[in-house]
Amino acid sequence: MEKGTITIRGIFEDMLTILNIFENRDVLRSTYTPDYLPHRSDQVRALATVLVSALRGETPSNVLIYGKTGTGKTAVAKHVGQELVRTGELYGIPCVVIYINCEVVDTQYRLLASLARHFDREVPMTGWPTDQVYSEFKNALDSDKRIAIIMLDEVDKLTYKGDDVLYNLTRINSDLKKAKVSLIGITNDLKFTEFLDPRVRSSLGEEEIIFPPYDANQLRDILQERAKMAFKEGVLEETVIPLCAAYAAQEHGDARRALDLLRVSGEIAERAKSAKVLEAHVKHAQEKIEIDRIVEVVKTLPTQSKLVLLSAVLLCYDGNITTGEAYNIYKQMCRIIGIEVLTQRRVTDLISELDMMGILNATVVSKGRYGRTKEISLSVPIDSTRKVLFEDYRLKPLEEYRPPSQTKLYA
DNA sequence: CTTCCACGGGAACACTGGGGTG
DNA sequence: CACCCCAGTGTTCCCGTGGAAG
Repeated sequence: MEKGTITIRGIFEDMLTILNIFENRDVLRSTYTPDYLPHRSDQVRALATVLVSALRGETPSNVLIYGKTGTGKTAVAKHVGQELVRTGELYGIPCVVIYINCEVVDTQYRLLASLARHFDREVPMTGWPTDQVYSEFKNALDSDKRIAIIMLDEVDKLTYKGDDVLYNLTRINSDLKKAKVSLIGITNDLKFTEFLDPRVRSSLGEEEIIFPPYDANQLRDILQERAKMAFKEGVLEETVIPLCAAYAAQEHGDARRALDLLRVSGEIAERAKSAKVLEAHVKHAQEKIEIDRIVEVVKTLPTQSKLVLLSAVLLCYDGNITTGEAYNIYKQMCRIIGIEVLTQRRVTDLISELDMMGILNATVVSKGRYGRTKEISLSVPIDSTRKVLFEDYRLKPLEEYRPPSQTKLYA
């Protein structure tokens, strides 16, 4: 098509005739839970072995599940949970499985509130004292004889501020007359227990199940399995799946990543009106996913963090950045656009947060006589980051701003 | 050995959005 | 209605500390 000209007539027909290479793309999304989990039978069996005591009327041990992201922890836990409830109904043994993602429900109050709500108790979003919510939940739970399995996904997100809830939950059984509770903690932080109250640690970790990362071959099996459902017959070039598997295996064997990669590759192929998904599309997809991730993260940053990041971006042209320099630039920019200036203490925290998100790298170095500082370097493409930052209307006025050129102390 | 700068832990505070009670 | 209580979040304030250049 000629540049700049577009025929409106027939545009939809044109689009509809694009070869649809997907059969059902939803099976490649992370929200989809498959019925069959390849290479996880050991973990399924281990978990089932612990939980089976529920069906014998005993309280199962608490379980702690470890494994990096995308190793199937959540899928296995949910599956075994469903199966337990189903079998329980069959035998007339009431089992309840409550799944809670602690990344969303990340405070004591909210956790207890959602537990209570699970038993149809009305608990306001905020306002009550925590122990009131606790007893509300306890009473609701104890109103019948049953075994409740509470699955706490990403428990590590919960614990960094007060593990009181965990402590209370591990001891709740002594307060209960009819019901019994057992906990399943799921975490991708292998060092998670180190920060835990020792009493909680021993109780929560009665049983431990480890999910090792998938290797490239296993990822290939998983992809093959899903690709059968997701794509039309024969639209994948043979090397596509092995390539996706290989890329994802590099990223600590993340199956979610592998599936995303395959899906995006397909979407790119589709848009390119290709009849087949080719190797080149996968490479394309790999880049796109990374860029999208960064853009998304940067875009949703709070203004203050954006400003801190911007000062790093502006400074990074001349090599190493120290906190002091960055903070000066940051201060000036705050004044220009008229927003409140935060203290340096706070800004170092923001920098650490950015570091944790993988947007920049900050390492503490001691410069001897010249004190101690954090050396910052960007770990994302500079120009695209800049562009994304300036999309924020509050930062717009700074587009023309140039930091005063630093006269180098060391020349 | 001193000296320097910022790191980073912890307490304290302000503020928000909600509750219950008189 | 006014008033005080509560959890949660973001921030400031205070301060002890690391560690190599000088």
